[in-house]
Amino acid sequence: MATRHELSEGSLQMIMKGSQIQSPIMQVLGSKRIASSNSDKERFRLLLSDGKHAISFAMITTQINDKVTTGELADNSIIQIKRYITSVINNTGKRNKRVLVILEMEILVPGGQLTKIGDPQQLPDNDEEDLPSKSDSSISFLTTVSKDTLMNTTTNRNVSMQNQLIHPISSLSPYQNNWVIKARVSNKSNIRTWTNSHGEGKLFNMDLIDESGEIKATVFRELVDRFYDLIEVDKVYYISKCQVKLINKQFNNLKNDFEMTFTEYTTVAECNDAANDIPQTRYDFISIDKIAHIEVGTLIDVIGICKTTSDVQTFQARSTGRELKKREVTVIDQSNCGVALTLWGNDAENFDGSLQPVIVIKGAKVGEFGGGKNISTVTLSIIKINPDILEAHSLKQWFVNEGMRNNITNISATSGAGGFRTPWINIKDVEEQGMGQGERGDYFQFKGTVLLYRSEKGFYKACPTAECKKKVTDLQNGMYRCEKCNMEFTNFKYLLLGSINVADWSGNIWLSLFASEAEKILGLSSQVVGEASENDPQALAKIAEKIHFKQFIFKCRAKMNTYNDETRLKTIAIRVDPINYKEYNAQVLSRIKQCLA
DNA sequence: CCCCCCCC
Repeated sequence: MATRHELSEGSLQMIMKGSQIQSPIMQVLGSKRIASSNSDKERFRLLLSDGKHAISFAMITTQINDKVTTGELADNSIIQIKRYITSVINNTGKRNKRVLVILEMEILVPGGQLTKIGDPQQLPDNDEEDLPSKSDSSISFLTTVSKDTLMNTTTNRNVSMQNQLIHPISSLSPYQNNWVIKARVSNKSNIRTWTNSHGEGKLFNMDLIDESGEIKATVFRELVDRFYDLIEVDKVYYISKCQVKLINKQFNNLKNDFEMTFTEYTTVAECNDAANDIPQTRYDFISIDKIAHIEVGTLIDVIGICKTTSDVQTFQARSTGRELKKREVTVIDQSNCGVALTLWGNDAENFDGSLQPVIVIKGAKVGEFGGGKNISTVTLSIIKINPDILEAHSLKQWFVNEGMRNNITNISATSGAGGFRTPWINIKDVEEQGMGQGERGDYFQFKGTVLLYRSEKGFYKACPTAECKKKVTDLQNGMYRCEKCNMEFTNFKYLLLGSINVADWSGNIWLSLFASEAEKILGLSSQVVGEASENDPQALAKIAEKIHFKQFIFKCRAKMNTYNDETRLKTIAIRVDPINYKEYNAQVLSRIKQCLA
């Protein structure tokens, strides 16, 4: 049982006067959630006692919120504070108030059966010492906007005041604007311009971090000219007088309810003392299984092993016509779940997943396809491969020891029945509902019976290059030419090009099939079918007969297509699967219920 | 005051 003498009696008074006390032991009398608009980024304050005094305004850094949320830090627990900072805020204009922010703690004795130790007296809110007010000459440099004077000459003064007047980033809020932070720039964007109905302009933004937390800052218009070159990534600055406002989670992945905007009064002064107490990067990793429940569009930090990697694929953006390059990587972690990660452009081209590295992404965007979740990099994402951080090392260890052999649940898998983007229909709906008129085409699925697999022109000779599916020209000299690759080859590969008539109770429809799906239906590879046909022109017809009246689930895209001046509906079976009766029946039942309702 | 970030 803990006794009174175990607490570091009197240490609170010292700490709240600005002294650094080594690992003081305190009792947590209670914890309170600080009202916040964003439940994901809640903050807690503690009622803290050293046995002699108590304070009610000790905050904990959000990084250790889980101590409270898990219930681990029960009331009356005895803790050892491993790291803390104090900071003076001045929100009344007259009186300086010091706040204690706990950065790291160890629970020595869990609360549970403990009761309050001693009879701690509330420490007064205000420091008795006379702290410099904002009009003091010692900090006037911070409010003078002059690049030249802000630099080196201020170093000594910086050092003398850094522990007294600096506010932790986690204490910033829109309700208190008289602050100075000491923060490292962990990320800086390029200058971007915009044009919209409200006008045009330019901006850049940066991520700022300190021991207590992180915040995003944006610089607009003419202020860009003043600050862009001044601010360098990885350097530490004193920054004050920004406008602080609520974030929009869709565009901000930093762990803070607020972000800030530079104003004409904002001051930035480089901090030249080593500033080794300011961390380099902060992550708020979300385990991959949790991504399944995160709203589309949210930005998150993810760490995982690159289990598999696709080649780079090039295609035209439907909206802009721009050529895009992407690479898809399956990323897994200790939750034994995997997620599809799409890398774009240079990130896609430069990525090498062959050695199954650890990949860390700060600010990946959550997306959805066919009912499964995926993640994608966006311009503000930061990608790191095998970074030297604890999480990366333990993940690698997990992968080598067991992860590589574990069964992995892919949260990006597209769902069969009731797929969010692929409604179940009857074949007659395609015509009756005028599907395929839109720019993107219409996606749907149904259970269909194969009436006829067309055996004429059922396959073609294609470029032998792995990713290329272009038909080759037979040069009649033993060589085959691919116009797309602009190369000639001594060989080619066969690819099936299926065309099938499929029916359900309501009607029938002609579908085009890509080689991969035609192979699934026939149960044979393109190459086998092509080679069989070399000796027997009727080979495909004989094979096709065997699959007539077989049933499959057809996932289709219908889209208007113009060929030789003729525009008509073309429906492609983008995916053909055997019937999963559990899923199929569930869908039928739910449609029956809808009819009855 | 941006916030587009692409495809199946």
